[in-house]
Amino acid sequence: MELVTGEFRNTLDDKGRLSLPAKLRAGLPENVLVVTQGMDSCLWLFTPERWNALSEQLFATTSLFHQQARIIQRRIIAPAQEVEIDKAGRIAIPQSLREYAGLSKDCVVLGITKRLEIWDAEAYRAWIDATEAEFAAASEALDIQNL
Amino acid sequence: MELVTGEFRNTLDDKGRLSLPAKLRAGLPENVLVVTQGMDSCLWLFTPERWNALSEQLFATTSLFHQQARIIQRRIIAPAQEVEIDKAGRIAIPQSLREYAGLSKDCVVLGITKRLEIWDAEAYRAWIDATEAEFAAASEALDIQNL
DNA sequence: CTTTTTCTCCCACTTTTTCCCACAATTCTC
DNA sequence: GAGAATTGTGGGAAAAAGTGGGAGAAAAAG
Repeated sequence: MELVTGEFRNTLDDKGRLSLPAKLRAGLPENVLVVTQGMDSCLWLFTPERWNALSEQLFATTSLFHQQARIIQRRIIAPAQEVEIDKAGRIAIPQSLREYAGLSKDCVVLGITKRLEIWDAEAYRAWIDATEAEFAAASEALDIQNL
Repeated sequence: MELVTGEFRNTLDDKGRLSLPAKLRAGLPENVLVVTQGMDSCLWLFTPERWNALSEQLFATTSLFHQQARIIQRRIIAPAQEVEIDKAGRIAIPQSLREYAGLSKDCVVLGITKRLEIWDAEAYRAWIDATEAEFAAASEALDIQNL
């Protein structure tokens, strides 16, 4: 039921298909996912159930006549598409999302318990490097006890 | 037939016709839509049912003796036209609306669950760029827990 | 009333997507 | 360690989607 974790490197083929690592697939309740634009030029993948919960929350607090609402709607909700996991364990990533994330051949797939992320491998490495200092600061600010 | 989202690039032909992406068409209850001027120089498309609900709400909460009401009525309600989806999945976009949205050959079609939007591709890119900072602020302000 | 333009309906071509199978590499099992 | 199953990757063929254009009907213009 819960999505699993792990960092994997897989390759996007010429037809825009990407294998989801078997270890991550094992944690999925069904063979359908919703993929959309995430933050930091990566793609987010949710189970349909989780996506519905998220998009309803986003709509519940917004009106099409408010600028901020339209920004959220167009950047988060509009790009979302359902994708089916084929018999070989792959998903076909829609072209607009491939472009957004700048996916070339080498991709990184992350399992983050409640969602998956897909990155261009090079972009991921760059992002990790770029946020090195911020990571140090953010972790200092955490207040996690008993661990 | 709940999820009608996705971002697609299609081309407007010389006759003013634009294909609606099959993935979006699949979520429509009938082959008629109402198209009108939206915000930010795009076109909004609703199902007739949803359009009726919207225009009724607009009338119910406004008076023709108030300047603001007349603005809304003339900008949103007046330009609205019904369009039919032809056998090839296209709609003919009325010329006045094409001009309003500045549509040239390359268009972007957005599915946003409760409505569709049609943009000139270049204008859409420009709008996304222009609202970059606002998006960052708006998303930081979102309070979505547990996801 | 005739001519020209616009709009519709239909057909045809090209590209993209989908479905299926195959193969190599790795992992698992006994 | 050898055989069997699983995983990741590639590709071919069929179907679907997107695009362009022609012929006739309707509308507008002269």
